[in-house]
Amino acid sequence: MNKELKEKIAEFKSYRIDKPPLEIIEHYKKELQAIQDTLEIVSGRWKMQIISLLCNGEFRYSELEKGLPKITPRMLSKELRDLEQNELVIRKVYDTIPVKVTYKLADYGYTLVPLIIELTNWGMEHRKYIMKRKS
Amino acid sequence: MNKELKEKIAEFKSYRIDKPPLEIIEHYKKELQAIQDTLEIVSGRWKMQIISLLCNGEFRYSELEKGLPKITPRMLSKELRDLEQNELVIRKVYDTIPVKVTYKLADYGYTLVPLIIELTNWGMEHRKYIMKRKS
DNA sequence: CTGAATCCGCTCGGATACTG
DNA sequence: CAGTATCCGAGCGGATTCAG
Repeated sequence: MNKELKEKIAEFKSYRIDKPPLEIIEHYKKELQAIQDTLEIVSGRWKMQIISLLCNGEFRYSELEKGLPKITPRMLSKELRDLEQNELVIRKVYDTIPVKVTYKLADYGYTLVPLIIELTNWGMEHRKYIMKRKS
Repeated sequence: MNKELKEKIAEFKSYRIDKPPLEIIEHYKKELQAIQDTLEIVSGRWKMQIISLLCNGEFRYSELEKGLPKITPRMLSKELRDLEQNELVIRKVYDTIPVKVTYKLADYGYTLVPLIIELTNWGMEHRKYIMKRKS
């Protein structure tokens, strides 16, 4: 554990409520509800990864399939439909032959970017942490 | 959508890679892997909520049960065990009668705080967004 | 090319009862 | 008080096939 991280942790600890547990629980209901709400929309194996890709522009269906090597078409189309219904993703159909369909983030979808960044960062750091622990 | 949010989105868009999709995909493999790694550890309905509570101090088992109104003992003990194995949570047993057990975040657990904060914030904002959309 | 349809196993997570 | 044991249903997500 490096020094910078220790400082960060100390800072976090200084923010915390520090009351008796039962008061914290009372004070914390809304936070927990918010976490549940978020998870309800972006949980599952694929949604975050899809959004993460779409952060960088517009993708066709087949491009997304390439970008998410182990996803099946069933899951990809289901997840995209879910995301579209929640107004996070915009689907656009081109009337060509053969058809071309593109997906991109809606403006509202970009509000998830900070979350995606944290998810990514933590995963990267965690990998380092595991490596160090093994050696 | 307020002005501040629009500015944020514009900023995010300026960060993005903006290359042809296939190049982005190649460049993005590590990021997607990192997201998967993170989800592997903190996915599920309860883990994030538990960590969020533990950010604010030490809790007894029964206090956690109160704080997470719909969790069953089976899930609570399973999730706590998982978190302990990943070195995110520290379990401490007091040799009293009856026994007392407390849980608190390990230092490594505090590295998840930024992620928790984003999860919470987004859930709160999303609630407002839904309300506004309905009216 | 972009999916929809069908089938199916497996794991997540809930309900209930019980123990040191 | 702090869990464990057992059972069970729902749904997530994979495999495969087919269609416009």
